[in-house]
Amino acid sequence: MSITKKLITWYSKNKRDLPWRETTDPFKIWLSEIIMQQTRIEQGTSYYLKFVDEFASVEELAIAPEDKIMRMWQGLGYYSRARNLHAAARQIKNQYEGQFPVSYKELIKLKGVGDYTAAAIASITNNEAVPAVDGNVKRVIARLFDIRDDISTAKTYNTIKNISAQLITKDDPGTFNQALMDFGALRCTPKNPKCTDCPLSEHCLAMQSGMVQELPVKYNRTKKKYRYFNFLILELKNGKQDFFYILQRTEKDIWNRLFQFPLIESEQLLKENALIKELSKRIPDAEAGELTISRQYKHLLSHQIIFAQFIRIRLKNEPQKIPSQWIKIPKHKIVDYGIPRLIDQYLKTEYF
DNA sequence: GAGCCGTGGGC
DNA sequence: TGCCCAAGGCT
Repeated sequence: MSITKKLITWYSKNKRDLPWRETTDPFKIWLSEIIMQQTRIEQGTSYYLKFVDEFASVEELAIAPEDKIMRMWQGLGYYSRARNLHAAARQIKNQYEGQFPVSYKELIKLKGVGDYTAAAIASITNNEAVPAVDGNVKRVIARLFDIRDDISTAKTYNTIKNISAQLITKDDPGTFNQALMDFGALRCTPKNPKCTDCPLSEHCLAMQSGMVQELPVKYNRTKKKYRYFNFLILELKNGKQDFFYILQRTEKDIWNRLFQFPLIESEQLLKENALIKELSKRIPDAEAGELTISRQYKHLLSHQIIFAQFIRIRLKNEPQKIPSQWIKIPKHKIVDYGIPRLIDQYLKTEYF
């Protein structure tokens, strides 16, 4: 029996029961694909359910405010996906009259939809025989064909895509693509792959050459950058309500479009004296009262390691000379804003 | 092409 | 002050 047939058979018995496998609605398939990019099923599923519950159609998503989408995406990471999701929804509303495109050719034009995602959606919703090559597929095919080249290069990507194009079935390409991915996720795993009784072992060249554990090969390790964040929580009591200041991140940097407390980035975490000096430099007319420094947090990102501390400062007066982008909000309203995980965890464990 | 962009979990 | 990986895409 061919690799393809064995794979399809394996899939019919072992496929994962996932919410978006109950539909071929391109809107829902697209949502699931964007949410699951570089994300584990266990992490992304609740977000998928939340989004399909909140937005019945791509048009509803298109007219939603961006801040609402960012709030809903909070905690999922890679926030450019959320911004691109919104942009793509507006593209579809404006250029396709709300009719979701299903061909690879049109899908690839959407913001946030690259080669993998366009192929996945087109194969599932439009029966196009286009190979969807994700991390799972790269690994499975690298092992099956004993490909020892660096899988992070475009050349190897094309090699693998061509092989998958040879294997894909024209009658049910969506199932084939998903079968290959599930096989990688459940069976041909990065570590400790289940090679015993593997239905594809007789086809597996890496198995024959003893290279399974060494594949796939991936170079290109970039060093992580260290950063030090001092967040200022400037607290105001105004009558009965408690307020503090937040602002939106808008630079080409991490956490773009999320909200945060006023930030002082430094070479090392600052001590109390330096903090007071920085505060008076930034807000000359502020009268600081009690000052409390949190524990030190270490927050890991894909390319950065962030050390952070949060400094609560009671203000005795309401300063006038504050930066224009700062927003004064009642503390409890912070739940309406999308914030980074780091800040969310601080607020939940130490602040509220 | 290479660097950048989050978060959580396994080991 | 660990390292790798996960349904990638953008610049």
